[in-house]
Amino acid sequence: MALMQTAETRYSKPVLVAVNKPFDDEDGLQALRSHALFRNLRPRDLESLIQQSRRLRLGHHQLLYRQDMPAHHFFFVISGRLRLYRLDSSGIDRTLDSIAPGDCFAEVMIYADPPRYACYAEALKSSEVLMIPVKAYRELLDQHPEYAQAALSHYAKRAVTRFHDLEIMTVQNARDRLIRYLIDLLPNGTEQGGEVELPLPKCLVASRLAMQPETFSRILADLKSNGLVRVNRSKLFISDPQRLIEISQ
Amino acid sequence: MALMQTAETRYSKPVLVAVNKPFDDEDGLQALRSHALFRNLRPRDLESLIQQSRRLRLGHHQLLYRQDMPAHHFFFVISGRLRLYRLDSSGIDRTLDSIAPGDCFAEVMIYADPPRYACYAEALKSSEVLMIPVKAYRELLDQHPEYAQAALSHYAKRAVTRFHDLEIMTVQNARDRLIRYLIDLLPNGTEQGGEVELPLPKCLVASRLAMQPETFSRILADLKSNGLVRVNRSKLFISDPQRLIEISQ
DNA sequence: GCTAATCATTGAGTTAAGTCAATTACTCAG
DNA sequence: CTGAGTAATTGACTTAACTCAATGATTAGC
Repeated sequence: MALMQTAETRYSKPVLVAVNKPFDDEDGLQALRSHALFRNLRPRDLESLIQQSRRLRLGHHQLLYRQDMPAHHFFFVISGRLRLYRLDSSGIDRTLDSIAPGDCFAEVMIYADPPRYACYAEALKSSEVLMIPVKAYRELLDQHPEYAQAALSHYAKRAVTRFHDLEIMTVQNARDRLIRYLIDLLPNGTEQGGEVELPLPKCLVASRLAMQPETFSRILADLKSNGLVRVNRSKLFISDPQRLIEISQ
Repeated sequence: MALMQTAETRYSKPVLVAVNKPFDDEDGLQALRSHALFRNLRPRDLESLIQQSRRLRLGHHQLLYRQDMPAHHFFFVISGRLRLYRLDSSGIDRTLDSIAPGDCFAEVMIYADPPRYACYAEALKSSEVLMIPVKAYRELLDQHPEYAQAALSHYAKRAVTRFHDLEIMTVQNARDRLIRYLIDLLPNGTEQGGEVELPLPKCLVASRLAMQPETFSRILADLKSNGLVRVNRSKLFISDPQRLIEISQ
């Protein structure tokens, strides 16, 4: 608990206190309108939902919510990037996911019982999120059951992704976990190579993959020296994914 | 691929060929009626769904479906036990979940796109499952959107569970992963002790926790010699969960 | 109830990955 | 632009976990 305090006191600003700026401008809205959870809503319903939401600005490393806090809102990322993590009893910080602009998170709370956040959420850099009341979205779905289809489809996708994440973590050695992770980041599948940007700082990718930063660094250095990846800060270029897969056995 | 063949040829019987026995008896139905996905269905809708389903008997180690197979059905376990696993390119078998009677699995396929199984499913012992056409359930939801609520709630729970599973796997050392796993199996929370039955053979629990069977065995022997657990075949008695949590740091 | 097969345990030796420590490279605020 | 603070890398060393191998224990099928 003492360590947990330490980890939290690094965030100077209060948690979940909205900058009460109305969401009246258009930037960021386009992505919201095309998100699976919202694109089928009738314009007036979407407007109403937005009216009940608040835009929130988060500074670098600012905490949005804490694990086990009652969950009254879920979130849509307008800009920036966030990460989801948990702290265990000894204060170890374990990254579970990173969220990019255009994505929703904690949306599972709309139907969770009890509605408590399952992890911490913090901004990785200065970010903006839309803070949507769970109650408002639920009421919308209760009034218009036909909207549920989109939500179900979204939830199904989410479950498949999590299942896939779990699979990577059952890979026993660190090198192969990292390779699998990189392959999954590739936009165009495994056929052709491509450039990949790490969605997290390297030390947090390491945490996400259950290894030490030093191990991450050494494995990447090794892949680099074998010509399997080219590294430029957080951008990696993978020329031959097939070869990468072959060596991961 | 050759190794994958080897792994598969151990299953003598064909995959997904229903024993065409109508589901006309009552045993197993009670659990189905009380499952979150079905308990709110009107009796005639549930009956219709059952009419379109088939009861399937699976022998020990019998394969139900393969990873990447088109998914036309999802399943409810009437009796026995199954496991979900994946095979990677080198033929390594990685267990991701075990399913008990009263549970559904592959239900996420109702809304998946494309509808392909994300893993293999096999019976751990002789089992019976109800094989429910995805199409039938979807049509039911399309006709009666009010049913979607239950599905959403179920999917939300599923997502939270997977998230939690993922968290365990980011624990870096094998001992602490095993301890976390055992704690989560405890029925009455961490306050009081209790007996826990491993839902999988030990070698598959090891696979689920990304460690070797030998490592699993050694860790358990160590916990046993420190009086933290008493082991009786697949049943473990944990007298003091708090102490177990304390040493896992 | 017996036998074969699988599962579980234990030991010995090896390797992968963690730890600690020092250095270098970034990043961001002023 | 500059310096403080954080992140990344690298080296040396240690330890946890894997591998291989042999032996018991259980289980499934006859």
